[in-house]
Amino acid sequence: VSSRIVGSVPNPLPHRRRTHPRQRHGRIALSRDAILDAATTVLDAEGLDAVTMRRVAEVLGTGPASLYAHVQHKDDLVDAVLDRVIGEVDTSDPPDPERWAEQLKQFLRDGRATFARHQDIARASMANIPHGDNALPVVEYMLALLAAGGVPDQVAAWSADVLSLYLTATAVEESMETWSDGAAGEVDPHHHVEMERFMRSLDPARFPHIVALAGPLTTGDRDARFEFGLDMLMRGIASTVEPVSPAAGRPRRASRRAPTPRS
Amino acid sequence: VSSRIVGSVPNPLPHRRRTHPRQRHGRIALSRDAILDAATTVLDAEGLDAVTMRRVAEVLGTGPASLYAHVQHKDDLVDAVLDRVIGEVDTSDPPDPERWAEQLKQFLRDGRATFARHQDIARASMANIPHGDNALPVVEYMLALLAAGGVPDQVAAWSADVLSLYLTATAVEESMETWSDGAAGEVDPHHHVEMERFMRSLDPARFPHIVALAGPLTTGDRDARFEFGLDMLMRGIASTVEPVSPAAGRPRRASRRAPTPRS
DNA sequence: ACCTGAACACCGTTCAAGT
DNA sequence: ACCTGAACACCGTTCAAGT
Repeated sequence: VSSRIVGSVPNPLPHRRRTHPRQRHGRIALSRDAILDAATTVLDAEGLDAVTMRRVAEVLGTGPASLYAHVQHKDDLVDAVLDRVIGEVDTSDPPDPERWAEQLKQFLRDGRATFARHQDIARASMANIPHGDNALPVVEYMLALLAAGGVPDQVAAWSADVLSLYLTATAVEESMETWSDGAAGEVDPHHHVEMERFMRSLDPARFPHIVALAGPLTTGDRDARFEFGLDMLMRGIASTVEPVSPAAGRPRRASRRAPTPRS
Repeated sequence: VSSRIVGSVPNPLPHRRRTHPRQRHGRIALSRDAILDAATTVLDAEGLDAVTMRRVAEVLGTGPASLYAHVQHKDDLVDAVLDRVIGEVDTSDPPDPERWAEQLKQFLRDGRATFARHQDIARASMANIPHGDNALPVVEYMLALLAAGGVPDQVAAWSADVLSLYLTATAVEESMETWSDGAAGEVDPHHHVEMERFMRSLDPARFPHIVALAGPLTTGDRDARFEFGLDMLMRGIASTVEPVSPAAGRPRRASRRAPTPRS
């Protein structure tokens, strides 16, 4: 399991702190950027539900009506915050036909870690497909990696969809667990144990498989589970690249020549 | 593509209509069941956001406070509605080692169709992991199918997670598209065309792969895309059953003997 | 142009009062 | 026990009025 997965400890401050011009009375001057910063601060500290026009305005020392000069409506605000978050994922490693599969996995790990840094913002990404300026470069990068791997066009196109769906859904689910009861944002360490005990206590006549698999069902931390899903999806993709190879899905020898990106 | 996927045309009435005892003044008597029926009616006709305590109470001809005698809080109501919906999925076909893969796919198709029948209820399933009475039998059935396929315990356990994640995420995304702008619940038939045109119009220097794959990215209806994801995941699972077989992921000969469910 | 207070039409939930 | 009206503490958004 990669050490790049930094876990989901909430970060109380926005990723890149900016300085803003201040008004006469020491308050931060209103601007779209200042509003997005304030919204991100609230998001990271208190979660997406706390990001209300009123709460964000309060942070900026004004009333909710004042935000409407810089933001169309609440959804516009949340979309903009989401786009910033999406802009945090790393797409700088150039696609390499020798490493494309590992690069793709690394990209998805990074995406998961990025969502985890920003509480339950993934919910916003699930609710409406991202349309901000930072979304396209991310899609382009994914397609570039798949192309580097020689994945057929149609498979690449639809795989990108499935992969982002898996990424986003995982992020949503994990943010729900960490952050469920408004508690300290901690995962209950006894949760596994309780869960397993519960499953074992079920009627074996009605739920034979749940009872029998209580162990496997509750083992593994988040990283391990995510990696499992990643591997499962990668095997599915890899099997389209070399459909009849016995080695499909297993690490292959070094110097394989991949077809050129397109056509 | 299976014809069992009935599509996502909203159904204005709850699946099974029940009759309720009526009060003196002709109003439906309040009960947990009557409340759930009312909530389901609102859900199917107007979507999850319209399911408010006030709106449901209105349907029943009372005020919101009256619901709290039968329902703990709004989340309890939504969870109960979700559990009913989950109860609609068909788990009656006994797991058969000869057909397990197709049965598993059929189960997931049925799940998707069930969600689609109830607007954007999938959002509630994504937000909190289902804990109702109908959730366990569904998990049990999935595990039974995977066991029938001889899938190793740990793979079966985690695969069930990944598969439900894919199912739920797909359902959420699709409900969002059909139902986005409060419009007629119809998918814009020109959406594909517009989307493709947009992608082709992008700067080929910045987004070479998106421009090149504009076609594949926008082809395929929902059923085709869902089936693709299904096949991809099934190949990932199948590759763990016979890891070194050249035929992994491709339809295999008929009379294969599967190992017994457990250990 | 940007900002604001007050208001409008909504929420979920509580609580004292009724039957 | 069940039901209710009124109230409380929230929402997003609008709009006339200010600067």
